[in-house]
Amino acid sequence: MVNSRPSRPPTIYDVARTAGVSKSLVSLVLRGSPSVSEARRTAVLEAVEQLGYRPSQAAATLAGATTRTIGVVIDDFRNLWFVSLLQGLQEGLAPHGFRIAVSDHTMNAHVEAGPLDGFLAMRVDGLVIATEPTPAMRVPVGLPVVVAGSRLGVVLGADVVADDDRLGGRLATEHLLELGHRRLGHLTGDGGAARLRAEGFRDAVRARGLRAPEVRGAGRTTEEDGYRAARRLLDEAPATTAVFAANDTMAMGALAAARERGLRVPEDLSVIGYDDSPIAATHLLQLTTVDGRNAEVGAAAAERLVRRVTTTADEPVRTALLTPRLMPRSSCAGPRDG
Amino acid sequence: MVNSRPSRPPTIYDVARTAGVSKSLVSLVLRGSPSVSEARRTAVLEAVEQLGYRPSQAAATLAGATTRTIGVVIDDFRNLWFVSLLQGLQEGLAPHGFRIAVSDHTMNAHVEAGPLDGFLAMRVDGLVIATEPTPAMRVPVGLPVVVAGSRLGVVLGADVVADDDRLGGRLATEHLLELGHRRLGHLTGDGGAARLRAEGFRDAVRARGLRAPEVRGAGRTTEEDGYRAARRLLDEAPATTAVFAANDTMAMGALAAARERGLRVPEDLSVIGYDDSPIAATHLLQLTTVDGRNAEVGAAAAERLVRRVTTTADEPVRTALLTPRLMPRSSCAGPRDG
DNA sequence: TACGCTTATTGGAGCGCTCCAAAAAGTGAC
DNA sequence: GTCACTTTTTGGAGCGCTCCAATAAGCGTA
Repeated sequence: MVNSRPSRPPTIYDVARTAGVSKSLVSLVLRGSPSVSEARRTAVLEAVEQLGYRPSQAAATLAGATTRTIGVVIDDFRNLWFVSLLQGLQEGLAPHGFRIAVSDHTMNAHVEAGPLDGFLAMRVDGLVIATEPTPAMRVPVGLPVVVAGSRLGVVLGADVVADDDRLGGRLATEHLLELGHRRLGHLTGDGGAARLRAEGFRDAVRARGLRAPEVRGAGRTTEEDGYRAARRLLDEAPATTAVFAANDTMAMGALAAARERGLRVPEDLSVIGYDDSPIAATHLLQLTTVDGRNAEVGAAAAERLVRRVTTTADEPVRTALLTPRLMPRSSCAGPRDG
Repeated sequence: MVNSRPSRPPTIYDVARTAGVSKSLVSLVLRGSPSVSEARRTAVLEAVEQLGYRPSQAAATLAGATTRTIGVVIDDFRNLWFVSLLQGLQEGLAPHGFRIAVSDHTMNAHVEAGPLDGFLAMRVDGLVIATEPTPAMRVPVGLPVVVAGSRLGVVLGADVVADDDRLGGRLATEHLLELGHRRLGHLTGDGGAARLRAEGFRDAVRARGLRAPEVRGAGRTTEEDGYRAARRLLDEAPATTAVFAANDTMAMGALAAARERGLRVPEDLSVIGYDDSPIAATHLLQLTTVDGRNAEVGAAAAERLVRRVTTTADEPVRTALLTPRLMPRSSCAGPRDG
């Protein structure tokens, strides 16, 4: 008979006892205090190892320690734009000993009362909101929050780090214009970022004295939306030679629509996306896109968060707008006949 | 001057005071006890609302409550196979009041000492390991653990829920054979799932008395690996008419290689993937693939976990193998000339 | 009005830590 | 050996909750 009673995990007292020291000393060792003799330190560490001791995050938090955890709210795991954001965050936070807890907003929608409740209950030290902020996202005063990636939808007292979507939209559009395209279209959606990118598109098109259609799918910015929007665009304006999609996922849908029409990319139709997500860099797509600097956005968010968490000073709220960058790949070229 | 001192969050005592009741009563209300008078209940809830009170997860956990949280270890956010797994888990867990905490294994590799330490420190009620388990994943006795998606790499005392990768590999291969292909190849990688799928491939090929090459990229199963492996395959066996890739991501690379060689899919080359990940269902790929039943795997994992967490009985370790299913789409067809 | 019984409410103990002030152990100069 | 320090180690208080036993309140009924 194996004793498999879920024997509750060992505590700091257990470690103290087997190491022959006081619980306080164990605590000091675990938190890396310099004023502990080498002998005791090793004794404690051995006891830890032997017992398989893992400090209770709960007890530590309760006892006033900070959780050293930053909550990150993502909108949807399926759209990969957040990957480099997360990476930038991670890299900016790790050196300061902060860990990240990720939560998918749409997925947890039914579980919690509010989208932030889980994180608030676990007393995260800070929050990164990488979605369109909703009014339900009420944040307690004093909790450092950074809205990353979106600059619309205000969260009171939150810093904002985002790339300049409007500029990015202009960049993408100007790239198409410079290649010689005059009949272009934009595939857009309902989100804030999409709106700004559409504005950039409009800016660039108007600056050339052109008019160009903006089409949407079902309002979201999925592959399906991109596909539908592109079909509609190609129906209504068959002479179109270039398409700017609000993000890479939509661009993927546009590529599908183009193929369906027998249009080669980029020979017959140029397609440009936005986000420089992992799928854009694949051999299959080689999608020209706009790098929204998500890694840098993440790094900047990390930096802001660390500053706010570690300093007591009352820093003013800041908005940082990073400059997007064109990522030319193989999905854009000049139009067949100028 | 606004008082923006990070005033620490209100406690249960604050709520009790403003509601004019005892802290215990507040606790009862919050945990939905039936034996609380309506008057007090509303008084408490109003106080909660007014103060913006959020119970401290840490204190609750420490005081003996369970965390109602299941930790999920994912290998890499970029490979989307886990999405439906997560969804299945979520749906199975939510009705029982469990929440999910996700962590990306490769991303957190540098942060924590062990891959599970974060979860252990937060005292999760159970664990889902959706990666190849590594020896470093030592799990405390009594903690319910389910290894999901992979059946190799044993974690002591853990249940296993996975699809039958070997059978799936056979299914995929037989599909190609039935379509009439005789010159086929397999793109594989180093992981355990890949190994099993390769075995299935071998089984099916041998059963027909054929021989067929298995190629790998750099050992992983990324798009890049798929691309490189496919190129190599097409170099070495240019007459190949069908390719079975170890997963959808690799299949995507194979599609790229095919296009580069001027091979149309499926007319000149059939490509089948594995996982039925979100990218397979896109309009652009319409990839024939094998559904690894990840949603069901997730659901089954949830069910096992809930059972183990809520019953004290000492259930024996179980391995459940779900039957994979072919998902025919448009990337496979018969060979041009039989 | 008092009695038992059920239902609603309360205070106290304790979960496993951190933090702090205080005690113990070293260390060197006299 | 003593004294004044410095370095290392310790016990106690308390974080915000849950759980439990105990009390208070309500409610019929004798």
